[in-house]
Amino acid sequence: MVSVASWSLPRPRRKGPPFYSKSNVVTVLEQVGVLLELKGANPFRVRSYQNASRTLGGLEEDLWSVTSEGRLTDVKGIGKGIAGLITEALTEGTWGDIGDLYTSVPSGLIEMLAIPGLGPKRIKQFHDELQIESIDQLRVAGENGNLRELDRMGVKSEQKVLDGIELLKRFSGRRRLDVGILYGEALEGRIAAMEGVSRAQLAGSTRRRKETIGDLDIVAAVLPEDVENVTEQIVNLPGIADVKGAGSSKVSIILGTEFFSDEVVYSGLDGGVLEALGGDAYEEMASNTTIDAQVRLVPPHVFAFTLAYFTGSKEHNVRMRQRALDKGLRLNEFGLFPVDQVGDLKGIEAAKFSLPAENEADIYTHLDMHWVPPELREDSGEIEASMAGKLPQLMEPSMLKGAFHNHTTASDGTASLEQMAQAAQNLGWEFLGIADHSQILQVASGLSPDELISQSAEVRALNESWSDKGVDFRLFHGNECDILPDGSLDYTDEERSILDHVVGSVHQLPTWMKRDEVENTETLIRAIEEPSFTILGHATGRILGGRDGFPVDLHAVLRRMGELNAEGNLKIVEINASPYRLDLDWRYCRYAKEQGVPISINPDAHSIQGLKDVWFGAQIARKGWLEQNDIINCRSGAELEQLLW
DNA sequence: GCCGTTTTCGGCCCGACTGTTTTCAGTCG
Repeated sequence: MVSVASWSLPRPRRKGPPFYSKSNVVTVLEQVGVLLELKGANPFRVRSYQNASRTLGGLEEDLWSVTSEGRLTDVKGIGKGIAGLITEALTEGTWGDIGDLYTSVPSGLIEMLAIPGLGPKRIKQFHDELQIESIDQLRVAGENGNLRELDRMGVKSEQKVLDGIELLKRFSGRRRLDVGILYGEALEGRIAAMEGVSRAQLAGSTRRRKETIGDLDIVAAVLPEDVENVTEQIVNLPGIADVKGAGSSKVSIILGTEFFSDEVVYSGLDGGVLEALGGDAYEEMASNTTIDAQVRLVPPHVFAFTLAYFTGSKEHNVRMRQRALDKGLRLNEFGLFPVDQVGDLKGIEAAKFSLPAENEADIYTHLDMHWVPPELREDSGEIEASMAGKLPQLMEPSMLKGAFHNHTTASDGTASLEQMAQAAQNLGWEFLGIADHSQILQVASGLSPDELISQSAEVRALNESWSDKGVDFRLFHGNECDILPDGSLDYTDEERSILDHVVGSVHQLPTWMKRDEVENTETLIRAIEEPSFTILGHATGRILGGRDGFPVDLHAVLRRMGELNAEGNLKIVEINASPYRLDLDWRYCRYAKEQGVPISINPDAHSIQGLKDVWFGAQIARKGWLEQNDIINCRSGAELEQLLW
């Protein structure tokens, strides 16, 4: 993910090696890839840097250990060149001649990459031939008709650039997963119900449950003679803001909020989230949400291949194609063909030579693989696991028996303790953990020590009443204790001692954003080591579409939590299930599991409706390869009672 | 730049769409 600020090489933070953190290196490699692209470098060289960055991002081992022991080139995708660069950076603090690359590319060119329909080649052309260095200059050149004069440019291309600039201004950024699912499933349902459509399914990053999504992809099975009719029905759906194009196999549309008869409900946001999103920007987003959608129309016998193809990810597909080639087969969105039979036939024409596939599982079977759940298709080990028959049995939302991090009217929630408990029982849960804010968070009406004590009595009374009535339900009395900037926890040890569980969370983001990764990591670990600390809440504090999290080495944090668990101290990490957070990121879930750290899926509910957000947390847990036994809120209320009371 | 090798150079996934061309380049997914 490339964030656009002015780019520069990071400054070394220490006096001795390692001079940089892993995330420093990951960022530099990613940026070098982009810069090289804008310089017109060999595309395969560009990809090498991108691959190296991605691989390193997922590297669980300590980068400095790997580097200092000379094992960098053992990592797939890192060869002599990049290994040399990393080694120099970490041991000497310098980046060879990479600095020249940074200074030679104006930052405006990087920003232009975000313009839809515009890529590095054109940007380079504009820069080389018209000295354009910013989006503003590009717009002026377009308005003056200067772009159309260039080689292989014309009036239409020029207009497309101007449209792209306008589009970027209006629809910049990605949508959250919940928005994607809301629109995507509605669109899927409407297309599936159309005359002439035998099957329709949502694909793309929404199906893979990425935390944010760019646009929607829907695949529909339509006989060739019905394509025209179906296209007509799609472009005439109510609530379509615009039709971008309609070919014989694809319809591109933009969905507006009117796509729904009922208004989109944004409820149960906490103050911190609202603040991060910015009041006005939030209003704008809530009332103006639009989303691009592409509908692919394919014959029924091709459907499974197209669905798999457009579900992605790109990286997963590359590996799948390679797997096919190893078996003498060519895989694409139309089928799986023996290379020697298909000859010169292209696209849909070749489909009749394809091995048959009713569904995705058939495709994987042809390649001697097990069907891979869409959430796992990120080329992060699922290909190997699928070949070895070692894919995980992913957890299901229905397996959840409660959740630990929820607010009431005692702090900034909208429902009382009893109302929240009743709502949890209505969901069929066996327990509910309360975690109102601690006293330092005045803006969220954090509880004073006295209020904490009276809440404790209230909880005890409710638990006794259920116990008397033989109701299998209990409240756990916790608190969302602030982790203060020095790593201590809010309240005194004694005040915390009455609690069943402590959710430790960072809320003073500005302080943590200013500090470096090493200091934040040490501070966070200090907080977790407090004996009363139970659950790490929203680990990085990120707000999707609002702000990045603070810099921290979560692998190191999770390693330490694993050690503490091994010593018999229960330390749990939360997947904050609010669709605005989804923090812990899915990329860290498997590592938490391997380190022996239990995971808790918590809605961070500020209202009764907010409890249902656990569903999104469960999607992220699945994406992070987690199974029933890895999730602590899949355990029974009685078992958790043993653990916490 | 990386990888693999019948090691030291050739290949690196594949196709649709668009707009510019008259055979192809750029972008996207």
